[in-house]
Amino acid sequence: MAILTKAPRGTQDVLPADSYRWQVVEDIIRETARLYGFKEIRFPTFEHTELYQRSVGDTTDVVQKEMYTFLDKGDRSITLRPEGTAGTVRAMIEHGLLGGVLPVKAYYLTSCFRYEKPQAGRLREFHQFGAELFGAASPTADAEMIALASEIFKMLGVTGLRLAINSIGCPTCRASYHQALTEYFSARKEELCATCRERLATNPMRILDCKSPVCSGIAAGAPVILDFLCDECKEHFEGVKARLSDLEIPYTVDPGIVRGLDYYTKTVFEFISDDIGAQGTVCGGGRYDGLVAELGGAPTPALGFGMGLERLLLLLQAQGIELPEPRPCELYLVSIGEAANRRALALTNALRKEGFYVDCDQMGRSVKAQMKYADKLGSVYTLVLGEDELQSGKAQLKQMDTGETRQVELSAAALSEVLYQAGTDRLNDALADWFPQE
RNA sequence: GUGGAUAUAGCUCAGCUGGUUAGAGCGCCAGAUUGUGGCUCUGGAGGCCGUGAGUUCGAAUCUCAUUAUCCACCCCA
Repeated sequence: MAILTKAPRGTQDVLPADSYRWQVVEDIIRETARLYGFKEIRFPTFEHTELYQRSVGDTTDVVQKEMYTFLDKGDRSITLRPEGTAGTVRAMIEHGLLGGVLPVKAYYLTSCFRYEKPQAGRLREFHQFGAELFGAASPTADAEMIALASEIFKMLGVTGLRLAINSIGCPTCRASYHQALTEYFSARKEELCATCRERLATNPMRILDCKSPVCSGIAAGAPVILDFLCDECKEHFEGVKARLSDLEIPYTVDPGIVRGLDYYTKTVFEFISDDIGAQGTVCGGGRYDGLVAELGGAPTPALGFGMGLERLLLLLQAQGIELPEPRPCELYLVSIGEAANRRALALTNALRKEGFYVDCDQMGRSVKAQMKYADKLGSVYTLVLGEDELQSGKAQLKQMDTGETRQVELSAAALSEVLYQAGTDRLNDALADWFPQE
């Protein structure tokens, strides 16, 4: 297919017939975030490259090989956001929000860009819901973030997710852990794979993530970070676990959860699914107490998570979760001839102003074809407008599911009354489904 | 960046070991007595067989390259 009519690799179109699925998910996310006290923040699609180098980390894969970086016409190095935390933190500092009322809770629903090889659940442009909380050092904040993610999954009806948590400590305790790890792996250096031998010098914690059988075998016996936590970090982690139990959120402690972004400290967590292929992490995040200071702000404890919307949608589909479709057309006005078509358009317009989804013919089609089209729209009612109706001022209103017709007066007021009544009837039906016991 | 599979109509796919004008189902459009949808029937539109080379009298079919898609590694959401 010609390049002109082919979307770039790793991108996806959301077509009109499917966009409601995104909208429903986004609505649920926004409403849940609101209940947890989060307000939306919007920040630029691109930032100075240095921001991501400093926050995400120079040595990470994301920065080293996955960023969309380019020079703009003013010779500035610009990068399309690979994630949302950096931009959020930058905005917090730039606008002095962290010097005001704390905590600050912010969320975003945005696109992110990473130059990766696409596969199931992994795209070059993907969308994230992210939530960030600034100013709170207590484990209550950690538990609240996890609860927010957990609640969204619950609201959507998603099941079978595993919540894995870990603590990777603060700089103090991580230093002693690094030393222990280095000693452990150095002793068996010759057995490690080539990349892991390099990791030994740069970031030995990454070896724990290696999937090669040999390395993971060796890693299985490696020292565990949890054993090296300082008193403060240990206490914090215990506090998080206790609060998760209070909230009845099941979790497993997984020392293998390390996260590939450099800014994390203390608590890290992932929600993982087995239903959507190899890229099973639907949500991942953690605490980043050092990041605000690293970027030049006053030292501020903070934490957050990102949730992959494509993966979430994939998960909903895999689990057969039906999302409510948008309400169909209420009334389709079929018309015969120009005079009737003009009257139909005027009536359509008047009824739309009353808040009803009404449509009429714009294709100059036959009555039969117009009826077929109304059927495809799922229109609740149709009404045929011809010379007879124009003269008599009365018409037959057809209810499409039963095929019944009844005579109505041909006026916006009369039709509006009918549609209003039908609408409230259907609303009551829907509520009856929702609360079957009443 | 590495590996495996695949590439034929808007969608899902046939097309056997190379042989004339490339097929089905679904979808789309139009008809089946004058102004009424769903079911059925009939007809129609729509494909440079991903792209470029090569082998051959002849290629959707065989070979090579290239691009894309899907999946896995890696990494992450």
